[in-house]
Order: sequence, then structure tokens, then C-alpha cells
Amino acid sequence: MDDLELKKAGLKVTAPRLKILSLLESAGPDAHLSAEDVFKMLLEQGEEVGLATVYRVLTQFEQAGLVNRHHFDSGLSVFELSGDDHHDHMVCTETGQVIEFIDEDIERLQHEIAEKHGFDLVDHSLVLYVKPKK
Amino acid sequence: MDDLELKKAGLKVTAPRLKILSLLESAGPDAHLSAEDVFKMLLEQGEEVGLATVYRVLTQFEQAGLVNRHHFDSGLSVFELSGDDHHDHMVCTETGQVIEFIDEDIERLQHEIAEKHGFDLVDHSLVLYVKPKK
DNA sequence: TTCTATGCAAATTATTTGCAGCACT
DNA sequence: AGTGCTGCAAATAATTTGCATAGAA
Repeated sequence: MDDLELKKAGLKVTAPRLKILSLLESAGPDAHLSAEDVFKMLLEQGEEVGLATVYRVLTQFEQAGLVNRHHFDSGLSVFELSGDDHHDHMVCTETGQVIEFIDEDIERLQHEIAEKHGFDLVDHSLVLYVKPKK
Repeated sequence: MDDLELKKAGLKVTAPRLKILSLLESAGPDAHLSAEDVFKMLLEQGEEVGLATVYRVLTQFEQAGLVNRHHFDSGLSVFELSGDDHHDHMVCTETGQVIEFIDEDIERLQHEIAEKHGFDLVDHSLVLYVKPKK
């Protein structure tokens, strides 16, 4: 099933790639995992993969457009499956929970701002750091 | 002159702190320097400081609210003097140039979005990656 | 003097790379 | 057989920390 996605991406279908891809899929759409997270989860499932391979595969997936990499002010990278949809993130500073959202007005304003300064918008990163309302 | 700012921040007035603070000030408001950048610039000026001290001082400045730290998808940290004003960033993917901007509508929308999800907005990070219009 | 700050080197953390062996064509 | 993929260990890059000494109050 995931075979097609890998082939389409020009990547050979191998065990580690399949395992990582399906892990990302089963982790749900709001999962944002670091390479370490993925590595540990695979170990827990009794899978045999090297951390280096996890990094390599995740990087290949990123280049193939299968996943997106974010930095979220923490300094380490987190990865998520890139659906067809673009979205931004809200990170709870107390629980670490990540919520995805999209706001058309903000999207439009961003383009306008880039234009106004003589640029074309290539990409953007918007992260809201929030805490539960008391 | 910068002595006051340091004292106000509860930091002892020392040579490295003064040098780094004045370097940041003279670098201009749109300067976003990494710890390495600051370190090298100090060396070029013939100053004697350790890289570790640069990191320590920059971190202290951050905690004191004197500077802001950003990650800009590159994975390394950049620092800038935090004026009283909040602003977001636009980074040119071709020249590396950083432009600061602020858009009240986007600010307002961000609060609304957090509210809508039952959170209070604590902070946010918005970076537009752009390229010159052809 | 007393306590904090600094420099330097060693330690950590996140991530990448070299290389020998295995897998698939 | 040939080329790509993997694991493991060694290599890097960014940042932090331990410790003995220099410096500020």
C-alpha cells in the first residue's frame, strides 16, 4: 500500500522506509515526531533500525515532499507527514501538544506583505505558542 | 552608557557583557547574529572572549529580555536586540537578508485563533521566506 | 574578601558521514 | 556483478558545563 508512495518518490521500497512511513501514518495527522521519537518507537515495536537510517530516511522523505520538517523554537527538528494541505501550528507551552490550523486571512496577508516589500513569498513558518486559558 | 541596561537587568557590569551589548547595538536593528558571528566579530576587533562566554552572555541577555533568540528554519540560533517593539521576520532565501515587519491584522488574527481553540497566546514566531520578484 | 564571571577544555545533543556487508536487479 | 541501502561507529556542528583563576562589589 505504501509501496506506491515510495516508488513515486523515486525511492526503493525497503523495510526501514516502509516501517517509518507507516509509523508516521499511524501516528495520526497531529503527530510531530523527532528522529529520536521515531527511532524509539521503532525499537519499542521490536524493529531493527539504526538512528542514522531514521535520519537518512526522514531526510529523503523530506526531499521527496512526503514529510515536512519544522524547528519549533526548541532547536531540534520534528517531522510530520505532509498531506496535500498546508497548515500552521499552535504549540502548547505547558503540555507540548501541537494543534494544526489554517487561516485564509493570514495566508493572504502574508502574500500581500511580501509583495509590498518587492518579494515573492516562497514559504513561511507560523507557530503560535499558547497556554490553556485559566 | 550601556552600564545601566546591564544593572537594570541584574547583571554585573563586565567587559565581555559590555562588548557584546555594544556590538549588538552597533550592528543595527536589522542584524540577526549567531553566537559564532558575535564571537568572530569580537575576535576581529581584537577582543579576548571565549565562545562559551558569548553563549552564556547571550543566554543571560535573552533571559533578561534584552535580546530575542530566533531559530529561522536553519537549525542554529540567531540573536537580535529586542527593542520595545514586537515584529516578525522576512528572510530572503537568496541573499539571506532579513527584513522586519509588523502587521496589526495578523497580530489580531493570531489572538483570535488561539482564543477560538481555548488558549491564550503567549508568544509566536512568524517567518516569511521570500525571494526577489523576477 | 566574597561571590560572580570568564576562559579553556571536556562533555552533550542533534545530526551527518565513511565504510564494509547485504539486498535487489 | 553492480548499485543502492543499512547498521554501526566515528565525525561534525551547535551549545553547554566543570573547574581553576581573574575580576567586580
